[in-house]
Amino acid sequence: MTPAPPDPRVAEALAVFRRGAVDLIEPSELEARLVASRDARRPLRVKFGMDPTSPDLHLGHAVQLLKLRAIQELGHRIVLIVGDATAMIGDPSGRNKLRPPLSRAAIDANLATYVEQAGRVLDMSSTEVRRNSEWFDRMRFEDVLKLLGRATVARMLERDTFEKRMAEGEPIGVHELLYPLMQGWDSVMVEADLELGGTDQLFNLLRGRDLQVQEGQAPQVCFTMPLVNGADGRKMSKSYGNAIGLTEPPFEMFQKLVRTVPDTALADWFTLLTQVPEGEVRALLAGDHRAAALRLAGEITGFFHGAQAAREAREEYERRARGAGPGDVEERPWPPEFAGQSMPLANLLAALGIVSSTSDARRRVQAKSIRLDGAVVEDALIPVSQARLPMVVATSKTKFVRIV
RNA sequence: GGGGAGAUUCCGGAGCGGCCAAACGGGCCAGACUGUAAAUCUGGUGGCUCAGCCUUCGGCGGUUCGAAUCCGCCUCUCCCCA
Repeated sequence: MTPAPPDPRVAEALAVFRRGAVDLIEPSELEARLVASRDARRPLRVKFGMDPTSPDLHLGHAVQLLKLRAIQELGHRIVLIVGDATAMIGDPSGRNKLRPPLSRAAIDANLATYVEQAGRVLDMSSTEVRRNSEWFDRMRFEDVLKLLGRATVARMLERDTFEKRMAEGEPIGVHELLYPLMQGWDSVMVEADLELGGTDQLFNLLRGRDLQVQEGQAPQVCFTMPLVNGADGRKMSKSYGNAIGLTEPPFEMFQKLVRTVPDTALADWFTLLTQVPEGEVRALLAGDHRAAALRLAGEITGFFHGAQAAREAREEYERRARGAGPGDVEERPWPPEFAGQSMPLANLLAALGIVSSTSDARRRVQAKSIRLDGAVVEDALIPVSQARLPMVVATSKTKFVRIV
């Protein structure tokens, strides 16, 4: 047998897969698949699961989506699995509790949102979307037992999260043990060549390999991407409130990026969320980290909103940094129930929801953090009449609202 | 089925019947410093017509001049044994 001739395109493709990846099982298999794909002119089927219970996507998801996009550009096919059947269990990764089953309508709505948002990264028109209820709903009890027989309890319990929960005396639902098997079964049903997931997914991904082998298929290549952390150091997640959403307006996105990225994560974020070449990243990091953070924010904001919007976001950001006040700020109309009247500032701010209560307004004034058209407010009760509008209220150095 | 523990302000968690709007920590919000980052430091964090007043300590009653603190019932959690 002669070894396959070195193919620069295969090597290039391998590099695309590898950039930023944590686990790759097995590299040799991936290479073999790439070669076979090239020879047979058959795109690889790359499986990726989405959770139909929480459709709002953030940069953590973008890491995976960007990788999928890159793979798409290599000519391979993305198979998006909608876990509507598995959603009834809830992925036991993480310490979450049982989830209430979703209605079909809710899943449809979530899926639509997901597709819209993922479409900002992926080419959805060439993405194959499959719901796993397609096969799970057809299973008879006998089939379920057969699937269950494919794994041992000990094997399932190896899983870190289960181990931890056992140790801590936390309950583990018997059906939760089924989750990895279901995910694995999806791989069998769509004949996946590869599966991508977050590092927390490795266990589940590997179950796909086991099941495929047992079903006479070639085992899928599994590879994982890192989870990114939010500003608080915890895994980026909507529920932690530390997520940067894909749909956020340019300025918000830019600002959060600059503020969120710890210096230590700069390199990773460049690798995972931008196309900036490794060499250039190294050069950036050798210089001013602040400049690097701005560049990062510009790259990512530019990807989602276009170069023009990214440039404007950066200008706005720098304008505010100089303390020059905002360009565009949110506007709030004078409360209609007080039309034509004059009212104490504290009450006005509370009525507009700019502060949470008049007491809150008083405290902020005491702390000298409220400014009216640039001037620090000394008295929370100064009367403000509608006649002097518009005016700009600042509740901090960077937060402004224009009352009109 | 049996036995125990507990429900306090966003969270955790203190709280001799009066000095408790309630310690302390976390979170959050301002401010200082900075790179509008991280770290650190300071102040704030129920409401109001605000040097005072009002409403909070699972729910409903009761005792008392006075209760988050004592009593009764109710609801709900958690743990242990079987």
